Amino acid sequence: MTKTKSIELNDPTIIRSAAIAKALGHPARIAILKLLAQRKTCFCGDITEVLPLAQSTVSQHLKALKSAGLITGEVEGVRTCYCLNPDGIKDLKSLLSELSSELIKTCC
Amino acid sequence: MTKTKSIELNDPTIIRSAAIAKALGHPARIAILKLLAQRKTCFCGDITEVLPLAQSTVSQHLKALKSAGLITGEVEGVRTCYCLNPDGIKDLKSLLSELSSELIKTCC
DNA sequence: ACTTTTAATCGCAACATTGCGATAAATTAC
DNA sequence: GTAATTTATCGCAATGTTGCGATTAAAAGT
Repeated sequence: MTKTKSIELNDPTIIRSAAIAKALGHPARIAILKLLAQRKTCFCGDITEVLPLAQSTVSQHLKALKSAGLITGEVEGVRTCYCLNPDGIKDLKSLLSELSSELIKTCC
Repeated sequence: MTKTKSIELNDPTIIRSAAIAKALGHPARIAILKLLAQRKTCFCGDITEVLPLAQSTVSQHLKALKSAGLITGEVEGVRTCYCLNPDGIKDLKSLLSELSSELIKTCC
């Protein structure tokens, strides 16, 4: 007898979808994902070399992508090897394509 | 001879994808889109009635979705009628599904 | 005319994001 | 051991986001 509104914003599916979308919500992070798709594997320095951003900034974007579960980062000696995380990318595909079909069904 | 980094972050496709993803990057906005898909059409008040958020907050989320091109809002007398915007939803589907296929191809 | 209804906007507070340079931590090379 | 390399983290500034209540603006009902 406390709830009056009927839509919950804590639905795990919606939360996860929003988190993934948020991680995609910056051009640099999309560019990083595409780069990882091309090269399969990248050190942080490889990415910094290629993006017009400072190393610390790239490192932050990598951290965001990692905590959204979209990439993995394994320490290899001095460096860290970043890869796409298949599980996360599957979530991205399934959740967002499910959402967009749900939306497109009624509006088009 | 000013550019040294090879990846541009001003690629319009990447920018548009990021903008769409950013608009999806909050649970309330995803919930609003789903609600519009269900009901085809909503006034701001319908949405406020159903979400655990104040009217002003809902209005702000609607503004964000509208400026990302995902919904339209037509004034009808005192009220505003919100709908999914087919063009925007098509962008959402094509850009994000294109991105996720591109990513999933190499990682899975 | 006045009140009610609806939605947008303002003002505010709290917090998050983006970006950078500088620094720290850890491994590798000498 | 010392120096060089690589990445993460810190500190900082600027800006953006999220949320609310209060107010404004505009239309509709009385």
